[in-house]
Amino acid sequence: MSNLTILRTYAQKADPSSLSPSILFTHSDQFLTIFDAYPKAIFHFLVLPRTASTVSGYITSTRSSSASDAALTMADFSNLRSLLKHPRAKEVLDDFKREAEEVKEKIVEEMMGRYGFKWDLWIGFHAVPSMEHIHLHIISSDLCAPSLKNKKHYNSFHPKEGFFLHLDEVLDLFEGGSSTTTKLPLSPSQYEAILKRPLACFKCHSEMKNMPTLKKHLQEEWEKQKEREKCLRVEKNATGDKRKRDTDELEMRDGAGDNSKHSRKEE
DNA sequence: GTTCTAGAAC
DNA sequence: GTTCTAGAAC
Repeated sequence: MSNLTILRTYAQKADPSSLSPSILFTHSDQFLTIFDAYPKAIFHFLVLPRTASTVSGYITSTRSSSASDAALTMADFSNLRSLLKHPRAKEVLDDFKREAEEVKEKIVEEMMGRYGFKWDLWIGFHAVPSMEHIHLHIISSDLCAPSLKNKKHYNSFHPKEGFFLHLDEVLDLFEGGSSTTTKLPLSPSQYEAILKRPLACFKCHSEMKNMPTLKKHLQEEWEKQKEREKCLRVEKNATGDKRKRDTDELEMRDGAGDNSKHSRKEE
């Protein structure tokens, strides 16, 4: 099932809801979001632009084209590099951004429901993707998952190494007027070299000997974060309870006609 | 992208 | 002897 063009077959579906719920997370007229089949973090989704030849998708036979409105072809959606060569790249990336923000809200809801707190979601492209059809990763900032197995996996999602291209940074390429001549700063082989760099924790920056050591360390970092969030919630509740007690107290005093000394410093 | 596995590293 | 990596095959 895991061939290199599977994403394209999803993107071409006229009716995404025909996809299994174990694959499809959500969809709109222009995008569909699927669960990554081999998640590299607790939450890991792929946002794909739809290319079905329907009125709503990006590639349409009925679209009225003008000079400033060049048609997008399947080849333009091959990857980020090919998309960036198209005059409408910025438009598509802005659409990606809007869609990702909506998907992010849904994921945050899920985080709150399952964990009681939310943590960062990284949104970006791989500089050199392995699978056909452009796909935007939305991945939670824990990198704790069984499918994260080797150095290439890890470095490809490290938020600072440079292989993972944050969507906002890609959009920044369009700043400064030039909306057509934008391109990625490095060559594919330069990006691939990043994947071979030593393993460094993205949180504390310490270098790890090998993958088993790194994975153990990441798990510990995640456990620490969960513990911190748990403490924060207890503190928050305590503050909430205290506020409530203070309010009750004030109401009692007010009721008794005592309006003096209401002020109290927050902690 | 994953799986498999030879041989390097320990 | 076992663990781990990395390259070939798919």
